[in-house]
Amino acid sequence: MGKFLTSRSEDYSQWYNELVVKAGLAEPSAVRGCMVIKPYGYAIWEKMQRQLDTMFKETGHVNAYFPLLIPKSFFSKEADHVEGFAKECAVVTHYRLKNDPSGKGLVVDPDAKLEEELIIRPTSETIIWNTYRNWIQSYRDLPILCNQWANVMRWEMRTRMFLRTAEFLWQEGHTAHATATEALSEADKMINVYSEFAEKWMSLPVIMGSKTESERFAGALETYTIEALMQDGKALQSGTSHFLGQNFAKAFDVTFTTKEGALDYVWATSWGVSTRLMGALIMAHSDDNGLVLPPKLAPLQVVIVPIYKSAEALSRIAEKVENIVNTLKSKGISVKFDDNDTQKPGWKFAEYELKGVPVRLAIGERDLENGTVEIARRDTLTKETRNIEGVIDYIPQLLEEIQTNIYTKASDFRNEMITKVDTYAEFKDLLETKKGFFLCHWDGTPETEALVKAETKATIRCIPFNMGKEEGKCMVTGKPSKQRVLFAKAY
RNA sequence: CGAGAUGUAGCGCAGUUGGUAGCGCGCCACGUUCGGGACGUGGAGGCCGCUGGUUCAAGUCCAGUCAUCUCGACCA
Repeated sequence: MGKFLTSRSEDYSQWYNELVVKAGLAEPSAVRGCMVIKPYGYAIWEKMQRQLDTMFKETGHVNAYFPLLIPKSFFSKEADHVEGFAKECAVVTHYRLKNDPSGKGLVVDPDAKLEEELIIRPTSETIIWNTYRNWIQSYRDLPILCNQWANVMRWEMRTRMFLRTAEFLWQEGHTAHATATEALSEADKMINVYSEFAEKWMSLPVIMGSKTESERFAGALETYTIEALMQDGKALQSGTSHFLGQNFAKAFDVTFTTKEGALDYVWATSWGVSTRLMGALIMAHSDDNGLVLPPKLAPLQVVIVPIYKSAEALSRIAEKVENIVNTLKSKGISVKFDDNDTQKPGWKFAEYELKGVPVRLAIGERDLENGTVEIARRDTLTKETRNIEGVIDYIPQLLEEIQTNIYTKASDFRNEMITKVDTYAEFKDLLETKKGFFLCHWDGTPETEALVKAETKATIRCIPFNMGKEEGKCMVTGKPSKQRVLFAKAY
């Protein structure tokens, strides 16, 4: 156990990094702060993408694509937005290289300086709103419900694979509406889409809520979030949906004529999830043997490992297995019969566990005689021997059970890690000893929020939607509070 | 940008008071194995981050430099 990985309890960061690399998900790249997403990691991301995309289409959205480079002047138009992103932008200043006059390699050609610098998008609000201006004249042009799948770049000081990289992949939805109510309901709709995706597909329980003013997106009037809990007791913001009001419409002068003939600014939302979800998936479910993938997102759902001594035995096993493989495939389950002769069974068992394959079948000569097969579950690491006849019907049902079980496990852990706390002293203590989420009363001021952050590093993750109202007193100042808010240390 | 640490084989590391470059994993070949990362024997693989200095002699000492990591600051 844990022979090939650092144990989670020893050093969580090291365990995470090793797991990402050894499971073949990603690796650090030559460029500072960037990573290479390897085929296996990308295969998982593709499954996420496909499902999210389906859900976006079902809620009436369409895909489009906007440019990578944004003129610097666009950025300065929305004041909060500038402040939020200016410090982490990569900037294109030149468009040409030339041979170094001294004969050593290439240099930037000083003659090829751009008149206006171009920003590599850290997010696309500005360029999209500059475009929307031309698309919108009348209420008949609304709503616009666009999404784009893209890469963005934020020059972060400190990076971590999948959780915070300089360049990352994501989707960003940008919508324009005639009324505030409609825009708000769009923002609300999309955070619910994310929540459903996290819970049903990633088996990841999340807490939905609003961000406080100081944690809000730069330029938003309201930010909704889904917050998940990782196994080390830290929170991870896993998706956001913003109500942007008329801020961007005003900054980019996007107006429309209403039904009544008046001129008004349009109302906006934006929402996004990124490859950070991969980090969430890894940190929420994995164990010391490696990844644990929910079947719905596993690139490979079932692997069959033959155990044999002779080529003749292998061909008898292959013959027996052929029908199982074909039938499962016809049911839409991804199956691999690993008859690779260069690795031994024990090696394969460990390898597929590391990669998180939900179900493993092992068939040896012993099974051929008995008409059985050994079925191993990744989530529980248990094995059972079953009659081979029933396997085809059993597997789909088992995959569903695993999907649910992974969710239940994560959910039980998460619930256990939510603590209601009423005094600041107890909060500080449990933050160090127990970790996890804390439901506390807060007086609603940014000052108190900042104080807690400075003293404990914990932040208000969200003001939960579904946790009920409850009168109380702020744990720090004792001032009145209408509802408990969710505190945690976060990634 | 502040504080600390580390650069030696593909990866992880050892290398004592300066004296012929080492170990584990991985890789290659052959044999025995194959129901939880097998074992044996043999083999390949090095600009000791880079530059300069001290010395008969530097992976080791000194100076400089570059890079990486950790902790701050930063962070949807």
